[in-house]
This record gives sequence, C-alpha cells and structure tokens, in this order.
Amino acid sequence: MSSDASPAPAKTPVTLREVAASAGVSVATASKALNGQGRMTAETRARIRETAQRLGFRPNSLAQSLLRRRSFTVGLLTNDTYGRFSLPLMSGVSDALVDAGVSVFLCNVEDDTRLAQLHVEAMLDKRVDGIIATGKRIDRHLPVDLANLRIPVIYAFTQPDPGAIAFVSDDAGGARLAVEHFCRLGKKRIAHVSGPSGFAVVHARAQAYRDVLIERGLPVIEPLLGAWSEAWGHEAVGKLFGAKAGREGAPDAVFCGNDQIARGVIDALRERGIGVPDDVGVIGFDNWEIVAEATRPPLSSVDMNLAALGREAGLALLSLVGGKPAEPGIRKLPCRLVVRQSCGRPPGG
Amino acid sequence: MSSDASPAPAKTPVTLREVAASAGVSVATASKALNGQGRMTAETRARIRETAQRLGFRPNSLAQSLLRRRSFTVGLLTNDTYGRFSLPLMSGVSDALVDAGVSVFLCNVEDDTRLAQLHVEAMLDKRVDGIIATGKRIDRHLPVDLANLRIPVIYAFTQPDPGAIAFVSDDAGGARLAVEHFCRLGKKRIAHVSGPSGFAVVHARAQAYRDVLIERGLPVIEPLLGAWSEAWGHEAVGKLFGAKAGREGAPDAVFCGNDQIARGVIDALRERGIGVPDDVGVIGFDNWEIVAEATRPPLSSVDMNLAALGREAGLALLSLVGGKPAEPGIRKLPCRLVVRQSCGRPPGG
DNA sequence: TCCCTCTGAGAAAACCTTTTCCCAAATCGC
DNA sequence: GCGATTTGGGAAAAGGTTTTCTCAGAGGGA
Repeated sequence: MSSDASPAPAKTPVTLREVAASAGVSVATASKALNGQGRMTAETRARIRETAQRLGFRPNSLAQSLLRRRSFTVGLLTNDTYGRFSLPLMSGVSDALVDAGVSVFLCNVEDDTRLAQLHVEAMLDKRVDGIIATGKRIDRHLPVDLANLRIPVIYAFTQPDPGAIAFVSDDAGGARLAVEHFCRLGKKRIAHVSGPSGFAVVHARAQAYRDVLIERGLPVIEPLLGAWSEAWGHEAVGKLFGAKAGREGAPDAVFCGNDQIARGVIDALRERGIGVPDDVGVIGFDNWEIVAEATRPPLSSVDMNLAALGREAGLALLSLVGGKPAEPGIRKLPCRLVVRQSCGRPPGG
Repeated sequence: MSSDASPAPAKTPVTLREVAASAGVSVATASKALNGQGRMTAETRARIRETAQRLGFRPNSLAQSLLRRRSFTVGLLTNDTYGRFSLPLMSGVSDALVDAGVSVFLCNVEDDTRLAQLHVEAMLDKRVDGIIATGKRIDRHLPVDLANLRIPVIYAFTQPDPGAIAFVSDDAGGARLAVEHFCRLGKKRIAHVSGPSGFAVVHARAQAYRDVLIERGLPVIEPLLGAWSEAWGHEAVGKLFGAKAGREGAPDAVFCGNDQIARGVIDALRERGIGVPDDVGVIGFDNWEIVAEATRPPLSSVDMNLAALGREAGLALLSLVGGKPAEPGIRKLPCRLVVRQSCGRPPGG
C-alpha cells in the first residue's frame, strides 16, 4: 500500500520541491538532474528522474515562462468567421509550433475594432511571444494596428503593415498554373471570370492570365470581373456565351477566380446544354474541397497551400522570437493545381 | 524632455516595482492601490494610479497566474479541419470568455491520437483552467481521453464521456421546426432525406419528423437515409419522385438532413422541371450561410445556433472553474428556423 | 501625561522554477 | 603528507505579483 505505483490522479499538480524531497536532494539538484544540467553522479540523476516519473512531475510552465521571459505561446488573430481560410492556415501554424512546445491563442475578431483591441491586449498581458495576423482575404487589413508592439508580428494571407514580414500565396503563379494547364490540354479560347476589381489579387491573376495567352499566341478575352459568388459565375456565362446559338468564337475553357464562381459557371453551362468538361473546361481557385468535390463534375482548382503557408509563417515567427533578424517584405509561396474532372483530359489521353 | 508624457513603446514592459519606485511607495502599497485593496489615503491611491497610467503599466499575467493558480486560459480541442462547425462555436466561446479576461488556445488535432495527446499535455503544462472539447459531428469521439484530468471539461457539439457535461443542439426540436413550418404552409406530403444511419442525430430528427406528421394526421413517408452529400440529395430525388411522370402521390415538400443534401435535392428537382418552392418546398439543416444563400432559390434552413451553444459552454466552464458545482448531463439548446425562399410562402400570403 | 485604538504603509512570504555562486569533501600531483 | 584541483551538491537570488503580518505614528479618552 505504501508503494502504490499507480499514477493516482493527484488533485494538485506535483511540484519540483516534492520531487526533490522525495528523492532526498535539494530543488536545485532536482532541477539540474531533470534538465541535464550541472554535475552529479549518474546514480543521483537517475534516481531523481525516476522519482519525477513516478510522481508524474510536470514542470509548471507558468513559472518557467516567468523566469525565461518567454511564454511559449503565440497569438493568431483572424477575422474569418467561418474559418474557411484561417483554419487550414492555423493548422499549419500549429503544426510548425507544437514541436517547439508552443501553443496558439486563436482570436476571431470579426471586423470589430474594439474586440480586436481587447484581444490584442489580453494576449500582450499574457506575454505571448509573437503574433500572427491573418484574415479571410489577402487585401483587407485587420481592424487593429499591430505596428509598434515590441513583440514580433508576422502577417499571413492578409494585408501587412509596411515594413512587416508577410507570407502570401503566389496568385499570379497559381493563375499561370491553371491557364497553362488549359493550354496543354489544347484549349484555344480561354476565358477568365473573377471577383471584384477592388481586390489586388484579382488584377494579379488577370495579368498572369493575359501573359500566358500572349506568350502562347492565343486570343485574350478581356477578364470579366464581378463578385466572389455563384450568382456572378452564372451571370458571366450569359455574357461569355451570349445569345447566339452557334459556338463559333465562344470559349472552350473558363478559369474562375474562386470555386464558387466556378460552380456558378458550371451550373449555367449545364443549363445551356454545354458539356463540362467535353465542350468547355473549367478550373476554379481556392480548392475548397467540400465544394470542389461536390461539384458535378468534380472541380479542378488551384490550391493556395494554406497549411504550408501557415507552417512557414509559424517557423518564421519562431525564428524571430529566437532573436534571428529577418528581412521585412512579402514572401510569395507557390500554389498547386489540383486536377479533378472539370478541366478535361489531355487530347488523345 | 524629462516630462515626456507620450507612452513610448518601451522595449521591456514596465513592472510594478518601477511604478512603486516612481510613485515613492513600496510594491505592496502599489499593488493594493491598483487593485482597490488595503487602506491608504485617497491621495496616495490616486497618485499611484496616475503613475501606473503614465508609465503604461500592465500587470504581468504570468506572475498573477502563478500566484493565483489560475491562468485565465482555456483550451479548445477540435478535429474539424475546415472549422465549419467549430469556428462559429469558438466565436461563441471566445465571446463568453473575453470579458472575463480569459483567452482560448485552439488545437486542431484532426483524428490523430498522438497529436491530441501532445496538445492536451501542452495545455495542461500551461495550466489551462479548463478544456472545451468539440468536433465536426456530434456523434464522434475525439481521439483522446479527457475523463480524469483534474481540470473541468465541457463537451460542446461532440460526443461526451459518460458523467460529463455536454451542450448539444436540440436536433429533434430543430426537425420539428422545419416540419411544422411545412405544415403551416399547407404542405400535405412531406418527405425527409437525411445522412447516414450511423448517426444518432439522423434518427432523432427522423423520429421528430414522424411525430409531427402523425400528430397532424399527415402521411409519413419513410425517411431516406444515405450520406451527407449533394450527390445523395440528387439520388434521393430519383427515389422520391420515381420514373412516373404524374405528380400524384409525389412529395410537395422535402426536409433535408443538411444543406448539402438540400442543394442536391434542389438541383435534381430543377433538372426534372419541378419548381422550387412552387411545386415542392425544401428546407435544409445547419444553415451554412455561404451555401444556403448561394442556392437558387436561397435555402431555408435550420440553424443550430452554434455561437450561442459555444457561449453557453464557455459560461458553464467559467462557472465550473469558479468552483460552482454542476450536474453532469447533456443540455440541449434550441435550434432556429431561418426562412429564405426555398420553402415557399404561406397560402394566400 | 499615559494608555489604547486606529490608520497608513511597508516587510516578507508565497507561487515554482532556473541558474549562479559557493562550499565541503574527495582526488590528484609531488 | 600537503597544497591544488576536481567533484557533488546546496543556498540563494531572480522573475513579478498578491496577501498577510507587522509596525510606527497619530489621535482619542481618562
């Protein structure tokens, strides 16, 4: 009974002091034994370690943080309510940090300045080692100023402050991927339907679209800019394919600014009796799997690799926290084309 | 120059000791002044407060936590990668806690037991005050055992351990809302298409569906159970509306188990030339706005009030952390019907 | 004037860990 | 056998705050 070895669910966590007492040494020695510091006989070290193990000792992270002036904690600020973009990103961040023992505070601040301020202050009070700012769209600022915070800040998939470090997807590169894929499939008249002209990414992708077509000597159809919605995709098909029954001059491929637009395009094409992918190929953007896979046919789409982006942002923050300086600026990470069925098969394939 | 009042971005945070020194009192007095404790002249208290303000003093939360044995931090565990369910829930949790100064660690553990274990231990080491467990579907367990944790655990929208406290949506009530709405609209033949029969919620909703119809003396069409997908909704229409051209005996309303199924149903009805909502009304479940609003016509849907559910869970955890005992058990929170256009208008309305 | 009570404020312990310094004993060289 | 070095381990400070206890002085009553 006295040698009960089962790790009883202690009501209060066991401290280093108790381990030391139980092993018959001082707390200093116990600390050194567990951290591989100091000098002592192998026997002493082993005994202390065994005691700690038996008692289920886990160092109090709060005390460590207080001493080291590092909380092993970072804040992730987002305004993406449904988390469609920020959760994959967050997974990447978390993934990069968990091995370093760093946990992530997630704060969804919507677009509420007061709320954002409140959360930032709470995080500062808790002595987070750094902050990652992210959002639902690359072009929009978060409703709070993170510029002079005395802790490192990394921007990921959101509009950075000048002089800051930011990770974003290479939208132009992603667009090239899509359009070049259409070219390889032998498409000759490739159209582009995208979101509102107020977004910088819309223009970046549109320009890349034009560049590829010009390089290949294919006709450029002026991109149709509208909204990020299915309804707009639907409407755009009306403009592209017109009232004329003949398919002379009509596109044989449509590259869309996001998956919802693509979905609207596909639905509208079906309503007109135009087959996807046989008559017209379609590629979306975002690779929002739950939508892309449910589309009929399953939608090919450009994936922004948000998890990888999050991982990079996490590692960069870690390095900054570790004291390594880093160049300010915007780092673009490559996209990746996920081919499903909506874009068509290679000719003769 | 010496009276520079601008709150300079100090490189290192100002401590209570500095405030005390600057105000010419001891740290004990300073602490008491700022916390409204102890006895001192109003003048002294005001002077200390003013000094703290001027210096931009913010108490180090780590030191406070160490002393109070409370970190003002909770962990939120989820396995919902895209966060469709957990982010609205998380917003509610966060909302309930932010005013109490409590921050939330979000850990997405996918379905990886090792990862889950790792995160839970990290949170325990950081002395979180409690944990909220949530998931993407109410029926599934998280891949980690939270039963004997010596800190309070609340389950929200996920399968709880026996003897635990859980908050879930009232699925039967939500189903009643939908079916009764159809009844009020004068629908006579109401069908139900839902997800896999492996889910308890599927049966709860199906039973509520039957109950309402029986109460009203309307015919019960045996619910069609399949998958949570558009494809299944599409397929189910084939079964419900058969090959027979006549609409004798065919449903005039379909209540769907989620919005994706509903979407599939609507698409399939359109393909058959059946009008929504004029010929057949459709109601979905989840009220996933980004889908429901993009559907043509916009989809009426049962909303599970996830943010409210998160808020309740947060408050319950707070109360538990505060030492107030609570009955174990499952609390069901009411759903709410969001009426858009897919269900139809009242007769003569 | 003396004793008692109140008032305002400070000293110190506590929370838990890490790290620097220090000391006694043991070992080594000669 | 004696001084110098190494070895094993402990005492104490530090990190920033809160809280309890203590204490000097002021004011009141007799």
